[in-house]
Parts: sequence; C-alpha cells; structure tokens
Amino acid sequence: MDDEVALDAEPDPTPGTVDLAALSQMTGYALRRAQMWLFRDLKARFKAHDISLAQFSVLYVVDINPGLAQARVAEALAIERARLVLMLDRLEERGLLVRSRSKADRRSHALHLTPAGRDLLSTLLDLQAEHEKRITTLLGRDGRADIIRLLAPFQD
Amino acid sequence: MDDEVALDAEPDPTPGTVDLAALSQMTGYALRRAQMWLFRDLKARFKAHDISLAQFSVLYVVDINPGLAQARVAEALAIERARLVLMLDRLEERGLLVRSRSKADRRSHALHLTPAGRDLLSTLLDLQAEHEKRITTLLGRDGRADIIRLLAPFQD
DNA sequence: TATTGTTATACTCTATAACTATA
DNA sequence: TATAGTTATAGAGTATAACAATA
Repeated sequence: MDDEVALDAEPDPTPGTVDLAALSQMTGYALRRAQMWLFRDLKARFKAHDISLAQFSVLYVVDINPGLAQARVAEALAIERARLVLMLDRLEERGLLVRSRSKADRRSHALHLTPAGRDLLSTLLDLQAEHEKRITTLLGRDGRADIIRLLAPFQD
Repeated sequence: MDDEVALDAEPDPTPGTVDLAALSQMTGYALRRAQMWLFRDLKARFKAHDISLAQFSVLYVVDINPGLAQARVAEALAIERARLVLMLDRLEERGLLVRSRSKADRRSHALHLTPAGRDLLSTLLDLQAEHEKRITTLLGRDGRADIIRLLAPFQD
C-alpha cells in the first residue's frame, strides 16, 4: 500500500540470523521445540502404517485395558470424547478395533482390539522402541531417565 | 503373548483406573503431557489479553529483531509462512504491529512493533516470568535448568 | 439429575499447492 | 529460476454445546 516507513528509522532490516534471545530459555518454548522434534521422528516411522500418534496411544491403552469405555480412554489420554468418536470410527473401519455394548452399563461401549489391531500395535511398539533408542543415543541412558523424572510433576 | 480372543467374553469391562503402563515412560508422551500443562498455565495468564502463545512468540521475536521479514520469523519459530500471514493480519488489525515495504528487497515486508505492541509485550513478559517462577517452584532452580539443558539437542 | 456416546459448530494449526510481484 | 507474500483447501486438533438413551 504505502511505501512510507512508519515508526522510526530502519536500523537493521534483515540480520543474517534471527536472535531468539530469552525465548530459548523459556521452559515452554524448549518443550514445544523438543516435542516437535520427537513427534516428527516418530510420525515418520509410523507413516507407512498411516497411524497418527494419537491413534497409537488409543490402540495401546485399549490393548492394556480391554473392555474399556470410550469416556475412560478420553479422560486417560486427555482427548476430547467428541474427538475420540471420529478416531474410533476410523480405527473400526480399518478393522483394528471393535466397539461392543457393555452389559453392565448399556450406555457405554466396551472397546477391544481385533487380532489385526494387536498385530499392528506390536509393529508400532517395535518402531517406538527404535525411536526411543535414538533418543537414548542423543541423551545417554541417564539423560533420558532424567527427563522423564523431571517432567513427572506436569503429568496432570 | 497368549490371547484367547476375548471379543465376546468380557473379562474386565471397566476397571477403576486406566493403566497407562509403558506409555508414561515414553519420552514423547511425557513431553506432550508436560507441554499441555505448561501451555494451559501460560494461556490462562494471557487470556485477559486475548493473546495466543504463538502470537506472543511473534511479538517477542519482532521486538528483538526489528525490521525482520516475514519469512525469517516463520522459519525461526517454525510457523508455516502461510499461517503467519493470518496471524500478522490479526496483530496489525489490533494495532500491535506494522508491516512496511523493505527498500532493500521490495518483495519482503519489514516488521516492527507499534508502541502499543511493545507495551503489551512488556506485560506479557511479566506474566511469563510469573509462570516460569511457578515452574521453578515445582522443579527447583536446578531442575528447571536441567530440563532446558537436556532438551537442547532437540531444538532443531 | 447425571453420564455415555453422538452430532454439530467454530476456531486453531499443519501441510500443501498455486498465484503475483519481485529478484 | 527462485523467493516473499498471499490465497485457498484439506485434514487434524481444541473447545463447546446440545441431544437421545440410559443410569
């Protein structure tokens, strides 16, 4: 629009590198960047199986807690239960998981993995182990354990 | 793994608590939950000012690097440049930031905070400091420093 | 009345692709 | 040709609200 340079003079239009200054020292920002790194790595490993990290966590928790109701999965993983409905539709369409009416409480659906779901989960857990190994290589065994321990107060 | 396919028979419909087992020991999951905790805390502090964490990081980086081009901001903060356009529209509408044509390269826009933008950023930085203090209270000064140090290899 | 699963809406964010104006 | 800003679209994800069936 207007070519006029507002405010004050332009001392340094575009430096070679961007100064992030204190931003890198803010815990939340460091956490976000680290999470982006880890998620990118693990997502790439899961890509051939067309499984998101959220889907992986659902398959895992249902496998460990067979017969679990949707609302329990949602609250355990901090996924909105309305969102979970769509996720389960997808997993059920793919034949990885089944919903069945609970006899104890006819409002709720009991969730179970199918044999195909268990097979896929087993593969995903192998890929997750390789991913974790890469993290351990970068941090050392103690460093990785330290992170888990330090983040414990924030696990809700 | 032995599994009598328990699709019809219901061995344990809904236990009292959901077992997350190894999920809590996966680095990425621990990171995600911790980030949710921190973001929830900081977002609540920013809520009265109607500023998202992404907007905060843009205001901060432009303040430190006046005259920065959009593409530089986008790559420094790992925000898609298409997404940044909408974010800057919003910040400009609110009078917190201005785009002006760069004379060096007429394709790019030089970004500057307005006085109102600098005022707001100053307030946000105070809130961020209180947030960081809460983290330090929970982790100890060393614990907080340890996290930043341990996550350094993943800051891209 | 409260909860479970569901549908719906709005907004944010990620990931692309394509277009324009400059370089 | 390549880059900067922009527009557009599709798909996740977040945040709510409301509704029917059931408790």
